[in-house]
Amino acid sequence: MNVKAAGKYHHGDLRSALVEAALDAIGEEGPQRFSLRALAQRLNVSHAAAYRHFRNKDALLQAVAIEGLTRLAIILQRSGQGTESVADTMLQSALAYVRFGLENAGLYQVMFSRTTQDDPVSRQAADDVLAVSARLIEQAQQAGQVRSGNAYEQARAAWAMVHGLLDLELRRQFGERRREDVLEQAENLLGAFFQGLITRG
Amino acid sequence: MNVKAAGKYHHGDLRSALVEAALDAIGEEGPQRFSLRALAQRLNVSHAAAYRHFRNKDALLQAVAIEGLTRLAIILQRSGQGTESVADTMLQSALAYVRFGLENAGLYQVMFSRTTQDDPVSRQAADDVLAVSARLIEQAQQAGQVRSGNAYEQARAAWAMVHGLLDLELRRQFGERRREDVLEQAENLLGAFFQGLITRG
DNA sequence: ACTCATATGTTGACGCTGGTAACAACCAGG
DNA sequence: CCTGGTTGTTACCAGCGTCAACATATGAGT
Repeated sequence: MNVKAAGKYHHGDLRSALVEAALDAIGEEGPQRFSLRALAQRLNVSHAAAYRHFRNKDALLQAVAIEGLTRLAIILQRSGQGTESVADTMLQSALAYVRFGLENAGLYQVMFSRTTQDDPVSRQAADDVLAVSARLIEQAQQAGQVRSGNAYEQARAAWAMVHGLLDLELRRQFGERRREDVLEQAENLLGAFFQGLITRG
Repeated sequence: MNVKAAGKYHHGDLRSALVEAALDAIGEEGPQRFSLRALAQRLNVSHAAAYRHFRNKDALLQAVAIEGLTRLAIILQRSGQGTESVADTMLQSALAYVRFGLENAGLYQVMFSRTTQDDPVSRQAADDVLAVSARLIEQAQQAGQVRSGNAYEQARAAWAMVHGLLDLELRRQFGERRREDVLEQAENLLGAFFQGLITRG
């Protein structure tokens, strides 16, 4: 909305409008069908206008990915509030992660596509995911709730578990399933998984 | 090799030559840059020739995916031979899976891309992965080496773990790492993971 | 207020892509 | 030998990402 008077030569803030519209387009059509020209049409702007703000298509997608990563970061942070134990925090964060991926399938794929990855900013964001997870696990270790070991390795394992579940689900490798069933099973699986991290004696 | 006399109008077996060349091309350039026209050039054939054997590009990629899936199935079957325990079988299979993915990064992505997945044949292949894993886990359960529970759920978890590790690694989300280091760490992680499946009391 | 460099948007082109239709060569069976 | 179907070719289309040349708006300095 708020397109301002039609016919305006200058858009005002085309850069962020492009990113926002790209988020919509990717959500609707998926990342494969996403095209710069269709995006331009969506904003009533010429097909080359985006090149004043992004070097090429990949650069735009990187901006989209970064936007997605920061949104995910916020969600994860919120998911950790009001939890009872560190184990509960881990489970709730993991579930929030899965939920985000399910609700933003196209965006999630863009966030972790290879083209995106060699941008330093989104690279940093990915590293942060690991760092936060590792810190959480260290806390749990110090509280004696998780068995000792390289926290980064354990964080990698946890991330792989969550990402794998999500990715296979998004690619329908588990068959067609309702979102509620997916989340319920994810809760079981992840609960059991984090149980496996917990010391037994 | 064996191009037969150049200038021949009919190729002989263009269909399988296309799949084979596509495997090469995807291995060299990745699935993103893979194009039908470049593939045709590779075989000294016109750019429309492929359409006598495949409805469209996706159909070709499905054939490639099926080829990849059968190759993976064979490797997994072999990896289970000569193992000592069921737990060892699971670990060796998982490692063979990761190794295959690392050595055939492009192919692996094609195998589990969304476009591929709605073909009944490759869908069946994906189901088989789960079924074989679940059967293995049932065996282990009966031998008392894995705690009881829905074997299919546990198989899903195991697959998600392996796929997640591989996918994040292929997308360089763990940073640039040498193949040996990746495999060594995968062995640690997967070992610990399968340990978590094992009964404790 | 006028000027002018700069930022931003447009137009038109290029080469590449996947896909289709019309035509040509080859192969088989009568 | 011819005739019909299969396989490959040629020519074309629309869409894509990208670039260069051009047009317009903005804002800073006078």
